Amino acid sequence: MGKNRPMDISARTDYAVRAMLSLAAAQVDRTGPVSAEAIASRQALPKKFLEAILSDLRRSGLVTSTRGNAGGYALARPAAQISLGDVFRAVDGPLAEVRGLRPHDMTYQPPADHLPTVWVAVRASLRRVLDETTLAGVLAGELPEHVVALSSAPDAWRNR
Amino acid sequence: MGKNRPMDISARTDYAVRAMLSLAAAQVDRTGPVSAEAIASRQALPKKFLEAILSDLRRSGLVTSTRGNAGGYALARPAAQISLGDVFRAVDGPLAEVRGLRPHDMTYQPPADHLPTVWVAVRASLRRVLDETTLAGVLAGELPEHVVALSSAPDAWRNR
DNA sequence: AGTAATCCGATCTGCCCTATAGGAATAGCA
DNA sequence: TGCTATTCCTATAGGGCAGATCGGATTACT
Repeated sequence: MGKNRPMDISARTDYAVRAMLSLAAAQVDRTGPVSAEAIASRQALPKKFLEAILSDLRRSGLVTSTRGNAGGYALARPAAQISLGDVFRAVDGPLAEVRGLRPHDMTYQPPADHLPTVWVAVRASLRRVLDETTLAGVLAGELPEHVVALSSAPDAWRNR
Repeated sequence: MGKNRPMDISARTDYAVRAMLSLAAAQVDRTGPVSAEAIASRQALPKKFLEAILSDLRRSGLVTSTRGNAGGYALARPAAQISLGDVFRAVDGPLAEVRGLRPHDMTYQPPADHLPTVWVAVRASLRRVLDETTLAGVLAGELPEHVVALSSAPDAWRNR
């Protein structure tokens, strides 16, 4: 068994979400823009790498930036209107592709011809969690019902 | 935005599942072991790569192999008792890790301290689909209710 | 001007995904 | 015994990308 990465959450994505949560906190506190330096030191992220990620987030329209003295980054929308799915797509592209392609528009020979349905279900299942969970929700620890249900299932925290 | 792969289904995994479905079909038809060559040509997979994948599956105890003339591979258990999750783990290792680590036993600073709950929910959500979908189910096109529900939602097949 | 930021492009290292090659071991059959 | 089909094992290779860093250009506020 190779030590593959697929279906994992990358450092890039993890960093992006944590950075966004920092900005969400700043939005609540009504303090000004937050510098990359401030985020990096408080969340223990590599600064230059974080800069690149924030650049992606800005280009995707999720954050705004202010240059110069006392500049920094801020959420482009209220934290309650930004989902984790938005963040994932901004830094990683489309969710749950198969071999770099969309689950549909793949052609399978029987006996694998029902596979696309499963792949679509996998993607839909991810969307249900990521698209309905907002930065504000994570910040406050108030997650959607079915997300709480998923995470509080008896063996959800067990390795397998 | 970098063209990242994370949260994708790798070629390796896709091939593994398709190979397993071929073996499942052979199990139903009660024909003998299937050679890598036969699987490769019928599912259009690179033969040598497939061999390596089948090796993983054998080492994980999901398939048995017979050497020599008229040899090949066969499922080690009834197709109804092998889930896609089993296959994923055999070729990819644990599902939905975060930066190569398990979702729990990661430590986050506030304001990101509720993140592990979300990561666990993501993993649980994947498990719900992959662990309850069996090879026999995919083969027959008879998928678990909630998988069907996920895949038949209005926008499940749409890009986003 | 000075200072603190973002912004941009280049670069680097190493890993790992995908894939192939070559051959050794094994098993059935004529 | 040899022939053939097959798994099995090891090595290799290109290519890409993740993760990360550097240096400097640009912008903005005081």
